[in-house]
Amino acid sequence: MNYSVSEENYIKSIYHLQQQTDTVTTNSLANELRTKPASVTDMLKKLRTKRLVDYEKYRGFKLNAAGSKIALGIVRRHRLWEFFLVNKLGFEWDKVHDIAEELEHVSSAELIKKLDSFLNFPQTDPHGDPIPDTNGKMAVIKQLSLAEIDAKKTVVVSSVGNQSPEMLEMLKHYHIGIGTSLKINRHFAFDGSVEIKVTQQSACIISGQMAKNIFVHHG
Amino acid sequence: MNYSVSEENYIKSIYHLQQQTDTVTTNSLANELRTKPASVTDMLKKLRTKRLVDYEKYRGFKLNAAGSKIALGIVRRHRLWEFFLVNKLGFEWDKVHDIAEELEHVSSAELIKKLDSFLNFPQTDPHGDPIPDTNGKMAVIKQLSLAEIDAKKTVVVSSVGNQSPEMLEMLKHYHIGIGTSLKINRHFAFDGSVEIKVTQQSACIISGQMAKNIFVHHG
DNA sequence: AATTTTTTTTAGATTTGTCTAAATTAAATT
DNA sequence: AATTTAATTTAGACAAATCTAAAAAAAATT
Repeated sequence: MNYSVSEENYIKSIYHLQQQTDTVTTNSLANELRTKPASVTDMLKKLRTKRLVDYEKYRGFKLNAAGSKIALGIVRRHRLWEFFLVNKLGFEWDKVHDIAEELEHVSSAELIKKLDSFLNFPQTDPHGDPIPDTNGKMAVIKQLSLAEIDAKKTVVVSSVGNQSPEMLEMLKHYHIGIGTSLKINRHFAFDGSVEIKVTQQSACIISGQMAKNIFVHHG
Repeated sequence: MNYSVSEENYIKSIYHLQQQTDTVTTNSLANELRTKPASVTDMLKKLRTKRLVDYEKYRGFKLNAAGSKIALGIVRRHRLWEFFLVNKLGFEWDKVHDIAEELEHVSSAELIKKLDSFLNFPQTDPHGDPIPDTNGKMAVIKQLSLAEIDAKKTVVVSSVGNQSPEMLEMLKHYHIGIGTSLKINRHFAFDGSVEIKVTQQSACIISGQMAKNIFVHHG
């Protein structure tokens, strides 16, 4: 089966919203896609007919197994292209989302296979998010933010929860990227800010906001 | 201005047909795009409104300066992507057309700029066709086929007039590719076949059909 | 529990790009 | 020059994806 760009965008957005809430609502999807609730209802009937979603009117909806598989294929293409744009073409990672959003709809399976191989089978995209494999299998990475980790531990940055230029600017300022190793010195109770020490740099304090958006794993 | 995928396809096809005949007819364009003449008429009214074509009903049509510029932008993107697919991803050149056809509609100018640089500013695509520059300037390559060149001359293959798998198969058999240097031994009047000698190979005879589809420049 | 507010769906319209069938114009033939 | 044939355009319909406004259902509030 082949899906239209519009159908693919709906499927992908439902997938992303499901990460937060198991069942997705018409309004939230309309908001995500910057469209109107009436349009969402229309498309959901279509996706139901194609047997990609479980949907009863007024009851919300979710992707079924078939829908999830399609979604993971789209996510795979999106993240491989993001990796390409950053690591081969030299884009900053806050600039690649919209372009990858277009590239992800190019439908050749052979293209994605060869792109994957050309990129050396990367496991995560430039934001640290895992890339699903051909079968839709994706590494589950425990998302622990700097705000949740005990002091004195040394950790490695694995992903960021915000892909805005503003976030990138701050990360650059602190010399933090995916893979950066750092030690948590202490947490400040007053505003949740965190003192960290990046290797070969003097200790510094990041805001609670930042801490919540920097995800790490034990290094 | 931003154009739809459909508009871009019409513009590109008009451009290609104009290479052969200055003025394009409704039927020929419908045939090229595998659509119906009525659809072509509809779209041409639209392109005329957008001031991209000169078109009077029943009189045929052609791209004006603005339309040609758009067309060359699309050709540029198409050929850069073809170069990428062959030289970076390892596709055979008979497999890349359809994929490039999709990729060419991805609209980011920054993407194409960076792709061009990543590919090291190639001058021709994998079939030897020249790649227009950012301003729509394109090298004019004199298209002389092997059939038209005098015997005893040594030439370099610059492009091929047919991008089918069958053509590729034959070229591979003869060890001929873009850039291959070869000497024309003699022409046979009976059927137009040509005896050639590729460097480090024994002389061989190619059909008149082949000879007409292999373009060369003096090496 | 009744009422109000919010969410969702339906009904009907709109835009883009396509189509078929009929009408019109141009080109070719007699 | 008249007629036939071919090419092109118009008229009207259709599918996909969207929208607005109104109706219906669910959730929240009193």
